[in-house]
Amino acid sequence: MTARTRNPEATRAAILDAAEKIFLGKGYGEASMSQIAAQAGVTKSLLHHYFGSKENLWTEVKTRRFSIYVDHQLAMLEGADPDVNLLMESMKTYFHFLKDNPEMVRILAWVFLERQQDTCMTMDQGLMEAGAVKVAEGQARGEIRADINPHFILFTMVGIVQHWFQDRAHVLERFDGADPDTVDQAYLGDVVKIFFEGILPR
Amino acid sequence: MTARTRNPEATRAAILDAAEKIFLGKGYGEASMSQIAAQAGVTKSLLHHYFGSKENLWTEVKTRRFSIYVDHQLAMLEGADPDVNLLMESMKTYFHFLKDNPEMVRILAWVFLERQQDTCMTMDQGLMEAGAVKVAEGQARGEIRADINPHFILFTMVGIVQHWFQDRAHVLERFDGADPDTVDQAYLGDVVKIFFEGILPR
DNA sequence: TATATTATTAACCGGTCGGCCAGTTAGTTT
DNA sequence: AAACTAACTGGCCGACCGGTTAATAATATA
Repeated sequence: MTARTRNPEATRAAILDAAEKIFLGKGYGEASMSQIAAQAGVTKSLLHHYFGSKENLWTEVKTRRFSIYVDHQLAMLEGADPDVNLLMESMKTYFHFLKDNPEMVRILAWVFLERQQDTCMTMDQGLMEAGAVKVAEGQARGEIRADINPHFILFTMVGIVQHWFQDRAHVLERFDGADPDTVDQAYLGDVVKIFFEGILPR
Repeated sequence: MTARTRNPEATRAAILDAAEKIFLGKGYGEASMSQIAAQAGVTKSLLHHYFGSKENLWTEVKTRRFSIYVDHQLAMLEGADPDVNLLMESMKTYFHFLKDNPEMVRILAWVFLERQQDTCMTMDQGLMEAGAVKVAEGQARGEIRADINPHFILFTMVGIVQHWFQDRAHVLERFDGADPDTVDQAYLGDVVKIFFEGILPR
């Protein structure tokens, strides 16, 4: 068989997966190494063998997810010419990305609560800057109103989407019976109307 | 002296204050009853005497803050006639409220992450509903565009403000040197432009 | 095949955790 | 002033925490 009795890389990945599940579920403080080990099907010692400490493990979990996030976002910016329609496309893409990756929304919240200037924060700042440049280009072309700071335009767009997945539970009950996916779609449609009407040149 | 040697209500409040500080600082999991007791200047046993368990204490901390929040928001809605200008006023009021009560932003994040259908969630849903009614009134009067679900209008407004205080750290660095208060003000100004242009009748 | 390396485990460490209990002290009631 | 209730304390408990260590089993290397 090609299946080895030992497979370090797979083990490492299994630990990371388990750690992500536990950490994102209960947060760093309430998660325990034993739980993670059990979830991964290995011994606690092995976590230390691969990652050294609980904190290191948490850091790796965060950066792994965050890298996927940043890559996705940068690709999105790359593909987007800076006119309004493609900014709208970006917003929709971002919306569906968060819808498909709810862990990301949780990580963002945890990172906020830890309020430390870590790698994730730095990555996100770089992303923000890259996006703002694109928006500024759109403004220079006259496709986006220029009397608003490009950083704020981007920030608002991101916020409108992020906030939905963070707090939609508070709204969903008002639409009970309705299919959540339908409500998601309705929100996206309405919010696109508001936002893009608001950033039109005038 | 009027100062009693014992003052249960004051003690209770002191414990709640201490608990809020510790809980919001490090989160439920990493906070410890001993730390809270030390911070409050009482014995650990007393925390159990008043609140029964760590979890109960945490719940009380949350609901206390959340009540203040809800009261403030309801008062804001009460005072507001449902025309656009007063909705704008509400947005600004909300902005300054979160600016003055950063603990609130953290609590909101915790409530999201714990994702349990608790009192806070219920309170917030009631708030959401009350706000949506006001927006709907504005729409009926023709002061707010009627082709958008009133819940989404309110939700977006709240989100734009909340998200700022959750993630502004990522932006602030790009304005380094600048006074944070000035940046806050600049954001509020710009975002008001976007949002209210976006919800105008058309 | 001998040897070094690394993946893996079980047992264990000191320390802290949340919670409990027995007792004391301060106010209240009668 | 006696009896009762509630505030408050110190000390203790078993459980679990993150981390270490010493040994073993599998693999890579020579």
